[in-house]
Amino acid sequence: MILHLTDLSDEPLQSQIVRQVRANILAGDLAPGYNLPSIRALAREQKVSVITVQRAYETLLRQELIHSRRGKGFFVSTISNEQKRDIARQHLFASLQKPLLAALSEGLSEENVLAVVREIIKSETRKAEA
Amino acid sequence: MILHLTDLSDEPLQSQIVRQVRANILAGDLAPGYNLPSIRALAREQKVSVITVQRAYETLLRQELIHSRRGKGFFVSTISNEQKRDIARQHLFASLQKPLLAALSEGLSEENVLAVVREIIKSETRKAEA
DNA sequence: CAAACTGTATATATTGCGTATGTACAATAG
DNA sequence: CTATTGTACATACGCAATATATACAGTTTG
Repeated sequence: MILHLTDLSDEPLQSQIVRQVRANILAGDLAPGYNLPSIRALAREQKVSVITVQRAYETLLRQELIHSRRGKGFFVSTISNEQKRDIARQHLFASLQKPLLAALSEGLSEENVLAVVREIIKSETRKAEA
Repeated sequence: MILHLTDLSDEPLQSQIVRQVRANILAGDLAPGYNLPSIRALAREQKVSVITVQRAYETLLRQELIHSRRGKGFFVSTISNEQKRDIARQHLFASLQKPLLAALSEGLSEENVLAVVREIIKSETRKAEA
């Protein structure tokens, strides 16, 4: 598992860990049962505090994306591809609700909004191809 | 101008003021030149601190949606409908970039994403009709 | 002019979050 | 037993968001 952490970003380290591990799990890059690095090993490797990693793993635990066994480590939970897609959809739904409501109340039409969404997706998929 | 402020929300008071005034201006409900309530009057009316209102107005000033004249008050800036739509589009673009990138990296397809967007818009326009 | 309103500037206090440190305890692997 | 794992707690520091109070500067109104 490869993580890219930076404190140049305004995004907290914990949040970066959660976001990247989460994406790896939901996209299927980390199979169910995969043994995640221990909080101490990851902290050492990424040069962050043990607590920072622990808080990140706690968040993933609450979301039931991983589970832990005392003395053994953290492991990716067993989730079907359908469940993964539903989780990602619900996550997206929650994160888009306020911005979309704001855009509508600022006078944008449904077509305006969809155009912006398509524009962002196009630019992102171009990046991914490169 | 009608504002609905609540401290039950997790959204800061300043932010609520900015968001609502901003929406009123961009949607055309507040015409250019409109004389906004003074910071003291609005603070009294909404039972919030004068500074809270001042900070909110400062944000709107920085975004050039309003301007001020010492001793006279705050006024809605002169902006064309085209400019308003562009501002709203740019605002939406900025607020959607991270969530959409996250969704794609979590394995959702463009169609998955557009479906979620349409779903939210439909539920919101239904509310607005009621 | 004088009073009552405007916006502006500054200093200060409080709160909460992110982050970090240290210590101790519990379970597993070798 | 020893080393490693996860877990729990108390503590502390920095920083940004938030809020309060006070004083200063320009405009309107009577």
